[in-house]
Amino acid sequence: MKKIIKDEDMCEVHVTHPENIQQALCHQLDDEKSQKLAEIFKILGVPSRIKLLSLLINEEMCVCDIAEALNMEQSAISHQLRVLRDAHLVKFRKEGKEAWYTLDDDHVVKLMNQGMEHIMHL
Amino acid sequence: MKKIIKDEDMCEVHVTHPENIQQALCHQLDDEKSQKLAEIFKILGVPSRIKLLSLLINEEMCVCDIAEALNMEQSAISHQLRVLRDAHLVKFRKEGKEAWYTLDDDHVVKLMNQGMEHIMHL
DNA sequence: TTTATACTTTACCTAACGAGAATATATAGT
DNA sequence: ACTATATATTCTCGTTAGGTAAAGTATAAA
Repeated sequence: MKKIIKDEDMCEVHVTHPENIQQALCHQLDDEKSQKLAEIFKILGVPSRIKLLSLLINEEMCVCDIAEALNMEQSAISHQLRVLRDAHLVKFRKEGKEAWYTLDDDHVVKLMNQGMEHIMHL
Repeated sequence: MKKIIKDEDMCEVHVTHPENIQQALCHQLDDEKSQKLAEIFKILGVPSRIKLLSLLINEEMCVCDIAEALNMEQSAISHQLRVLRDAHLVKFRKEGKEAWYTLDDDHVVKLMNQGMEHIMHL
């Protein structure tokens, strides 16, 4: 008897272990959470931004000083600070012409330390 | 008396707070560390990779199943797994034609949880 | 030794993004 | 009002990197 080929049999992806996939779909992070989670990590995924944040761990700094310390254009620093502000990673206060930046909270430090642990662990 | 302009006065970047910059330079992460630290964060900074890792928290999975669960091309998954392997975030074992992947260690989970805390904290 | 399956790799395309230059805004001093 | 300084923004450019398509490799079954 000739084997009848149905539409679902034509699917290119061969489902090897349906039960595993089922379990996976139950536990995976939803779109919104994985999106937001990736967002912070992406922001932390740039050396110059990591350096910038590491500066602010120790002291409040103004834009000009940060630029000098990182040997980068003031414009570039301002760009990065904008990104870090939007992500609630840093905050600032204006004092005359100057803007003084600090870390928004200690979550950032914890994240960086956790990352360092992975680095050290090889 | 006419003011004499010296070379260092011509520098475009005005050093506002030299002592702060000095302290900053002492504490900032060196190039290599900030480079490596940014590297893992960058890898975690992609939604599809976050989702992939979240799948592996709960169970060992083969490439085909991961592709099915994430609704992505098997080739794309293979690429991501290569990146994650190089970063020591996942490991795998071959069993016949299949490759079964798991998280390399629990550092990854800690990192993701720390990230989630930041998200939740807003 | 063919054929199919499971995965990896190479090549390529496009979009995203960090950084510099130029411009704009704001604040302080004269 | 004018000038200088501190920061922010707009525009642009060059590079990076995720994803797809296609070719390559390896293992197993017929």
